[in-house]
Amino acid sequence: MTSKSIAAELRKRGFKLTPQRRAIIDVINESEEHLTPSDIYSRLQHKYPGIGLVTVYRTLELLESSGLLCEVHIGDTCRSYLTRPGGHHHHLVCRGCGKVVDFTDCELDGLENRLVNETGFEIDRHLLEFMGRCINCRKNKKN
Amino acid sequence: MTSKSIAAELRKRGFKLTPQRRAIIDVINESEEHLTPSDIYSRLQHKYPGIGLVTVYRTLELLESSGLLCEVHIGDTCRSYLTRPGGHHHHLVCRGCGKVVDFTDCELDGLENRLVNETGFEIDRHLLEFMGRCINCRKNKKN
DNA sequence: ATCTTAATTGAAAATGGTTTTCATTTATAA
DNA sequence: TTATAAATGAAAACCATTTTCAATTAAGAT
Repeated sequence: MTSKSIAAELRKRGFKLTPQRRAIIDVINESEEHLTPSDIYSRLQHKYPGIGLVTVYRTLELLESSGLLCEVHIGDTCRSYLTRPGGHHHHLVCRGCGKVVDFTDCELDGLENRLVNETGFEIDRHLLEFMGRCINCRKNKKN
Repeated sequence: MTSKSIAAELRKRGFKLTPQRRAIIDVINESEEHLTPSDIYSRLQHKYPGIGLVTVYRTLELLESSGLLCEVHIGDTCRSYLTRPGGHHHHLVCRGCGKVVDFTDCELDGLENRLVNETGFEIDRHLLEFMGRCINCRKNKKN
């Protein structure tokens, strides 16, 4: 999903498209890593000095509740975001550099059906993430 | 895992077994739900009035770093704990009452191997949770 | 192009969860 | 029973997040 299409989506939902929001979307979208609010804030310092951290929080909430962002859970924090490729997908996260690779086919239907039968639960959501070290971090031995 | 075996495990690691720690372990262990630090604190009020919230935090950290607790991620907060049945397992969480059912066979080896081959990542961990509504909450229609 | 208005922003203050500090107490082993 | 390091509780500190509010601005109407 491009910055432009995210911006367009926001507008379609009746929100204003401010330069601050553009800048925030760009920063998140340009990163291969998942970013916390303060990561985003510090990366904004040259693109939009003077922007308020509050605005970052507000924009993240807006994007998240519109389904335009997704969270990464594995790792230290639980408040770390990515722009979303759209549709159902999962993450493979590098513990070295934070890079995130998406994958779409989670092959969990069989397991989900079994759990539904065995437990009587009605299942509506799942969370699946893999964590490890990406090829670069393995080569470099650092991180 | 019983409260006793958790306590024994702590002691084996050289930690003191205080009545506060016993009480905290009991509270977590007796619950079918995942509990936040303040959930635990309030449930302790009759079992151990006067206990400090700080002690709850410290004990949680101790138990977690000893691998005697595990976290639940799906839901509102990311700081919600359960005592652990031991060994690799996953959670099925009810969004109504918070009840957690464990399951062990996650059948993710095939997917993991494929991801390793496709991405060059080395994978060492995964997070898998299902969320839905348990049989009771479905019947009661409330929650 | 200008005006109008509701949405948005930024600064400061408030909030709330978590951690640190430190003096006191206590579990455990000698 | 005693000695000692570990653990506790209260208060303060900390830090991320949210709220408040006055000033600014995007976007549609004129």
